[in-house]
Amino acid sequence: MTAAKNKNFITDIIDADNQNGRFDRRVHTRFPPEPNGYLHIGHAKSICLNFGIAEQYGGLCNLRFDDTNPAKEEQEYIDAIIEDLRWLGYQWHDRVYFASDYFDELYQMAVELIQIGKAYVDELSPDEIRQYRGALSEPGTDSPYRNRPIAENLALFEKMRAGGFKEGEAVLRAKIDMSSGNINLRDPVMYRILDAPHPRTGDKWRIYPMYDFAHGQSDSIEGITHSICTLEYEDHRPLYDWYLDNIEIFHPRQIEFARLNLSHTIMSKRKLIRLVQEGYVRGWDDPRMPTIAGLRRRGYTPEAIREFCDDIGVGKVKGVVALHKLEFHIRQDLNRRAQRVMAVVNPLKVVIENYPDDQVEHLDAINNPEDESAGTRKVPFSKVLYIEREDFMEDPPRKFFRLAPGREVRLRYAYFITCVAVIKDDAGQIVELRCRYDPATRGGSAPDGRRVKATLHWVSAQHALEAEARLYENLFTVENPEADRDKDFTEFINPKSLTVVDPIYIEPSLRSARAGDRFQFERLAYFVVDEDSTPDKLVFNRTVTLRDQWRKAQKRSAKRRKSKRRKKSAEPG
RNA sequence: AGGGAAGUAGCUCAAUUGGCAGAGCAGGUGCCUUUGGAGCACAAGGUUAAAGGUUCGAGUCCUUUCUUCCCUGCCA
Repeated sequence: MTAAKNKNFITDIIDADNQNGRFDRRVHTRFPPEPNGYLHIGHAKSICLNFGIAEQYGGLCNLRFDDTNPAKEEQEYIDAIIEDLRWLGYQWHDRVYFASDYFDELYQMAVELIQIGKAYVDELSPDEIRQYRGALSEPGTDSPYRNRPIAENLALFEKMRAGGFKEGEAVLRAKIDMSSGNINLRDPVMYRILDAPHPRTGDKWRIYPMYDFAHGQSDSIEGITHSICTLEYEDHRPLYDWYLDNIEIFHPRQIEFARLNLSHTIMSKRKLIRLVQEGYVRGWDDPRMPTIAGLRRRGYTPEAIREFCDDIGVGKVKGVVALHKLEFHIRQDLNRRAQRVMAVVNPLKVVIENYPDDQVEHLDAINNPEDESAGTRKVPFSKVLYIEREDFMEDPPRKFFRLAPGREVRLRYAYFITCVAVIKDDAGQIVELRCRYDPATRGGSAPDGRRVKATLHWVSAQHALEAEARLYENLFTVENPEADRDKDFTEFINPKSLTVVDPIYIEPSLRSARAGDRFQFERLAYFVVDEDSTPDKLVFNRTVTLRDQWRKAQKRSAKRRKSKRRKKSAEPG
């Protein structure tokens, strides 16, 4: 539901292609995940791009699993990827394909290249192949097997297919140029032998095409016009083109863009899988993970993710997007749609001394000030309440407007109260506040027009439900956990990335909440009901905190104090 | 000269293809507020990596230089 049409260097290229009729004004893209892990927010950028462009031009976008390496790929990932794509809101109808669908055709294409003398079976060992490849600034040398007769190559390739070689004993290579400055063109491997059962083709094949040999031809078979991939494939484009030109089939255009990097997290599938396998997180859908499944469980909405992808745009500059940006979009989305509710995470008992002991009032509360149609609900009020411990200070600094001894504040939707006494335990800990309320302020405003500077959220102690809250912070403490070459990224995992608070106290209207329901706990944060919830006890994941000017101001003044001190100590004398 | 690519505000991107360098986010200052949320207003932020050239006019075209990133898997 993205309103404005996105314009970027890729749409410029497509516009030009449409103008000169290169693809008969057709636009057909594809999203080609390898099923070797879960989709993450970086994939979301590619998904939004590919599906978005197809939508924008009235074209199509295929889903194609790039399943050419059975050693790493699993059905579990295929299922998870489909679920995540659906959840993001994209459709491909019946156009879900697998590179493995084309193994027969690919094999034929390879045979064709052998027949025109452009491919050969090499029996060098993997190690030897590496040595023969040369170095970045030095040409490689031809394999001794490079100039075998066509008939021999044909027979050997058939022998590879039939299982006459073991893994590593032979590969099929394209005969291009061992002295090319582009290493991808130094006789790249087209087929290798893999003794792993394939999730889809079972044990039909013992040889599998390499990415480069499979991808362009798969694009071609599907009639893809614009094959959009990430920057690291720029060097592969000449090879992409070479295969298509030499096999002489329909030739899509490969376009490369900069993948997403997000601060305070990692995007490498190899590293994400380590977080899961080594138990740093609870699974691929742990709410701290940058995976789509993790973000979903964290309470993110598909809309927010799509808005985020639109916002960051697409270019060829490698950069790092601040995590703040993602948070901005989920706040913006949830602000519009999340139901407001009151919950106390860190309780402080408040007794309203002049409130009748057994009285209960059901007060009207607005469900969403941003959306009148969300209506109102009733919230019970009684003599004994919980407020947030942080909302009281015995000796408040300037600009702390909340409750303090002798000060009057408003309880949201309820009454003005004034703190008359502070009760402490033997250790000096504040355990209870005694307050008095003004009955004339019912609903939250004073008939005499007097004002208070703060409004507090609260729950009635006898009516409150207990729940568990999982408070999340950044998974990593540093902007780029991969930057330090001497340290493993796991050393930068934030020890406070998950804090469990149990119990928290929530208003009784939440009794009917179900897994996936999103709420704003007023003045605190957005939360979503986790699937770990039971009928007896709800579990909430904190999606993102509300912006907090007070905390920001505190941080700012702390910083100022620090720099002032530094300045002072730097002065001589 | 190994090949490829990128440099515009703190960050992510624009700039009608040669015509007054803009937006969102972040940061700043106010206003408003029954969420210190949301909202509103204002200000600030730039030698367009650098130098030279073409031109009435250059972020855009040409030349040179600098910086950063990617590439030596039988991974994708």
